[in-house]
Amino acid sequence: MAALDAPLRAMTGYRLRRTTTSVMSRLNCVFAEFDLRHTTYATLAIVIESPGLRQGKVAEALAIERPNFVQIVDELEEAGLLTREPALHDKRAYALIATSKGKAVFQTAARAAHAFEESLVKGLSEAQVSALFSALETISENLDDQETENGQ
Amino acid sequence: MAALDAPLRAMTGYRLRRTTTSVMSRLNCVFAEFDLRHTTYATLAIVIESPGLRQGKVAEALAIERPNFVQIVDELEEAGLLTREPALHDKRAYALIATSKGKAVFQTAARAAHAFEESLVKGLSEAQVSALFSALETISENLDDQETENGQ
DNA sequence: TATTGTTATACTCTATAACTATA
DNA sequence: TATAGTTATAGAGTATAACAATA
Repeated sequence: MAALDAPLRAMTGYRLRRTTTSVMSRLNCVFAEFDLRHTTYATLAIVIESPGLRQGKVAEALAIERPNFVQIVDELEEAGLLTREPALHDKRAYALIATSKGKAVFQTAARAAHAFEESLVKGLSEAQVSALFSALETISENLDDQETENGQ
Repeated sequence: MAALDAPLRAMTGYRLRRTTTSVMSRLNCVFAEFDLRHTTYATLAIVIESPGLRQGKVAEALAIERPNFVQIVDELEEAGLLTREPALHDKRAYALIATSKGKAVFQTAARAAHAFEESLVKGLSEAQVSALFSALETISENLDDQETENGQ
């Protein structure tokens, strides 16, 4: 008995979407324990690794539209995990800085995330995970190439 | 100059999400030409391959919650691409049947989808695409295993 | 009692136009 | 005039409770 979605399983987009939806759903459960979502976790990761970046730069790094990023930073600021500092030489901009509480929460959440990561790729060799990452990279590049071809 | 999101790029979930978001966005552009979305295209694909399935069975095959599936079927029915037929021996249920218009639209959309698929995996060998699908399958199974472990 | 399809509702992510205060 | 952050808004996908008709 073939799976009913057999006619769709030749499509990379369909496979990616099905798997990714499950992964992100579970990842959000992992982060919920720390009152984080994958978006706030990712923001915290970048702000800790590169302190003082402008809000817009962090949004760009995460491919999140600036308007959508405002409430993410709001949420992190209200939780006391980072602060909006005035940016040097530009009164329009904010530099994002993680608080010590933010760093501590992130450390713990990162351990949970890494444990989840291990459970996720269980049964795959390092080479197979590398091949997966590489294939995803190729696909992303193919999309970028098409975009520039069409002049978008 | 390392990418600002370098600290996240070791996470499978992050990589999957970034790539999948781009792929599905572009795929929806492909389908928009036929007044379809990836959800309505997928529904049509299953209904054409397996005519007469109940609405709930199709939703289940696509991992779409039944309430969310209602408007997808509504949309396809209003566009004249499928019909809700009374199911045999069960007056509660509907059997979904594609119209000839639905089959024709799907054929054309499928050609566009396959062309998109080719552009997506350009530069990857068949073995590499197989390895990608296999890795996604392993990840999905790992998630399912965890779920049953926790008795959810 | 349980199930099929449905309604209503809510939350997350994504996307765009337009505003404000600076540059 | 352009840019940084913001507000408002809208659409898609996802999730759950509760209902009517039927099993």
